[in-house]
Amino acid sequence: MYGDCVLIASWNVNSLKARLERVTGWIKENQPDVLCIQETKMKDAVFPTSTFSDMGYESAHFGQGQWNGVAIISRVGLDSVIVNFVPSVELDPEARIISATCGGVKVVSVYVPNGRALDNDHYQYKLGWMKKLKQHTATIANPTDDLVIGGDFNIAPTDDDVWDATKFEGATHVSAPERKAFSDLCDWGLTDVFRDLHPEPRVFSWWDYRNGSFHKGEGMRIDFLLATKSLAKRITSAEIDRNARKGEKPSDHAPVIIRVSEK
DNA sequence: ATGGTGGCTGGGCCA
Repeated sequence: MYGDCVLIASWNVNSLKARLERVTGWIKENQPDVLCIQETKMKDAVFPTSTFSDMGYESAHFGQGQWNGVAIISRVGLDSVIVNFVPSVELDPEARIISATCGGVKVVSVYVPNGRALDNDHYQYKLGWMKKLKQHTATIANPTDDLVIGGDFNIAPTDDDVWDATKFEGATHVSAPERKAFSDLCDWGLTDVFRDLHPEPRVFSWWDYRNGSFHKGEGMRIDFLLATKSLAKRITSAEIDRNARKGEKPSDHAPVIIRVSEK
């Protein structure tokens, strides 16, 4: 471990190939011990393992090509990697979840399906996927373990997590079944640590590229680090780095970061 | 404005 804290972050980079310079720059500046990455949009064969190892990070990637793709990089150890859901839950045809143990903490990086529209088959896939995520989590850990799930959940848990709730009526990300699936997962023994430390509404992690949404403050909070109680009680800060959404060729998501004090 | 932008690609699909 480094110092008396461990920094854990999660970031949907929207193509690791298009974003590699920004990602490595962000890592150098912020020095995370563990980073969960989503939407790498690449095959395992082209994942930049050596770029990260040159920076002192081990990495594990579950990719499929042009879409999806999740990774965990760590400088505090990376063991017991599980690609996809555990087999007892059922394998997903898409590359959306990878799990590992990093410095004694079980870490899961997830890219929850978007859902597209309430009447779309993909919406049912999303609800089923959330149910499987809970089963997967309960299979690999106990609620008393140190575990964190970092990722893009494509769900805004409350109306405080969207810029204007009236604009989302009948849309995905805010529907009652999705919010129920999210709270069901949390009921297993996880807490949204950013919200615990920041009760203020309208703090976002994602802004649409279109319509100047970022500059107008029109976003959603859909990226989370969900921690078990034993981990959450040692968290000293939680932030969303909205600066990472600025400038040239940003991802449409900002990283979420938590700082955990040593036991 | 049933639009818009960005990243796959190499014409649409996906977000």
